[in-house]
Amino acid sequence: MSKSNNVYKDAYNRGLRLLDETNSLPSEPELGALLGVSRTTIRTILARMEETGLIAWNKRSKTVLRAPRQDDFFPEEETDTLSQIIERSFMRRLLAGGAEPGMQINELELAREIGVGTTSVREFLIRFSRFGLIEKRRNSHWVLKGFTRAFALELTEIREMFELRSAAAFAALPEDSPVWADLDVLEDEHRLLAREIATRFNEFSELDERFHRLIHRASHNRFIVDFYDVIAMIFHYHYQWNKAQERERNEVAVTEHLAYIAALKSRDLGKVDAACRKHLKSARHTLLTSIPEGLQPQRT
Amino acid sequence: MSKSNNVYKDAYNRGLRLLDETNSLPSEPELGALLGVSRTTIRTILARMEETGLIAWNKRSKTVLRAPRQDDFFPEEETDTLSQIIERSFMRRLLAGGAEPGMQINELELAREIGVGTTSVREFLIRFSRFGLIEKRRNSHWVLKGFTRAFALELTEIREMFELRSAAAFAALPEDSPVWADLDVLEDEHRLLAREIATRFNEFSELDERFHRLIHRASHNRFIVDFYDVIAMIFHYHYQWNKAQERERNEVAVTEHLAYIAALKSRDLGKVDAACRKHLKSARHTLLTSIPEGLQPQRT
DNA sequence: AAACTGTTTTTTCACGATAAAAGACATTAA
DNA sequence: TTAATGTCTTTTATCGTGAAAAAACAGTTT
Repeated sequence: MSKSNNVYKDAYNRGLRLLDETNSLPSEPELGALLGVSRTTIRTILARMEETGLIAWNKRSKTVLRAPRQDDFFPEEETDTLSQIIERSFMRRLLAGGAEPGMQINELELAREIGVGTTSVREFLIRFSRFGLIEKRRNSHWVLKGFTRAFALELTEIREMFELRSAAAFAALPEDSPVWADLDVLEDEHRLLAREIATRFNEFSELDERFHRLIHRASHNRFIVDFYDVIAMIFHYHYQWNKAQERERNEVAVTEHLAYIAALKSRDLGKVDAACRKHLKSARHTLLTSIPEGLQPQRT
Repeated sequence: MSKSNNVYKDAYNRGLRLLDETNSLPSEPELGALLGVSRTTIRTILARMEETGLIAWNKRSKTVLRAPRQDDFFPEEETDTLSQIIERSFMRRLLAGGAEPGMQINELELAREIGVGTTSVREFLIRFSRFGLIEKRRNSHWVLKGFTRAFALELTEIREMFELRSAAAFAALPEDSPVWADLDVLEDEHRLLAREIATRFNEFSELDERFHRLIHRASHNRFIVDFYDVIAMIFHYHYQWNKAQERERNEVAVTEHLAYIAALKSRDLGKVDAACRKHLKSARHTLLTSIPEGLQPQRT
């Protein structure tokens, strides 16, 4: 088992959805662009679609023969990247308790437990290290720094610095910048969600990320933009872990976002600053209350 | 050639220097702590020292027999880490021109050129990616974003944000904090260097890094502290590359540092802010003038 | 001749294997 | 009985290898 063909399987599944819409598929390069994979993978997909009687394929003609059934799809879990699988296992371990700060992380053990090679685990840990939760001892093990109160405070400090600056940059953007249209779209989505918050509150986190990323992008600074990856990652797992008062929290956040959006549209820097600060403050509060342990003083 | 024994060789070389100072070496665990390696490596070192007649080794007694000669040392180049070797090759390529932004980076080609396995190159690129100079296309090549003017501006923007905040935090530190002693030491070193700047100007960059790292540490924020790695890396290679007016530049910087230190010691936040701003401004100017190309507007 | 399909080559991704280095355990000396 | 040395085990760092996926090249079709 050298390399799983999850790219193919995932693209195949997405490709199946195209069959519903048309009765003849476009050219190979076009399909490749559509599904974000190479022609090689597209041809493998087409070959299977032909085999399973979904399409008739002859050179340029790719006629749809029947609609895809449920069992045509590859199972969801086979479409994940190895690094996604490792990340999930790792985070589960980390959040499932018993993960004390200072604990050692063993590459070999992790690899065996997850059932993957050590190289993939190593690469994951290196990539993951930029989140500031783990640290490497040269020629030796990794050390878990832990999802502590100190971590949350350091994270939010940077977040607030970056977002205030990005928001100010956003508000200063010229009238004809395309971001204003993007903001309008997001505003509508917020309105819609606000109206149906009782049932759709769990859709907020995705909207939240898109909104903040839009703002951060206005900074035109790769370090600021990239830092949002850290925030997004933490919030992603934090929300999965802590479902307490999810509805209320999200309801408040949507309202704050709408006020924030209004402030941005007003282009009044004072208002923007105030709205941004208010939202960030409650975001910080939410994050902090989800960390059980008491405040640990940090040493250098 | 599975893994080079550079840890052993480097520790051996450093171990040789100990022989000059004493006529009998301490215990194995003590040596390990001293050289920062495990006992396993210490024992390999001691074995070789015995073999080459440098010491007489019998259990606890490790008597020095003769002073080390030049040819007892392992050659410098054999003591480097693989990742150091790869980094150097990569940066040489990157700075030696012909490295246009947008260019593809080929793992296999790099590995072959440097004469190492692809795994090491991959791991290096993943680690290096946090510097914001390269970016990965999933399942495909890396893209060079380039050491452009935009990069320098984005880097300095964050640097200034972080350092102003750290400097303020530093000045607010209590009287009895040990950092004030560290600062005094650094101040003396600056004074000494200032006096002999004509001959020792090339020693500045090392002092510069220690000074700024001390200040950043006062932020007590891992993201701020870690970000200095990006700055240090850029300055390291930038200084190697651009030797124009090195003496003058460093002379100015030393003076600015001394003013900055004085401001910190005054604990007057206004003065600290002014001194910090002034130094950062000239640091930015130095960096920007070393980038040849014209300003390229950045797109999102 | 532009855009497609068919075929071949190259590169990325992931694994198992192995030497270097770290770490753990057992034994011995002070 | 503490702290060292001697020995054995485990883990990390790195490579070569092979399948998946991308990319390049060549040949067709419209």
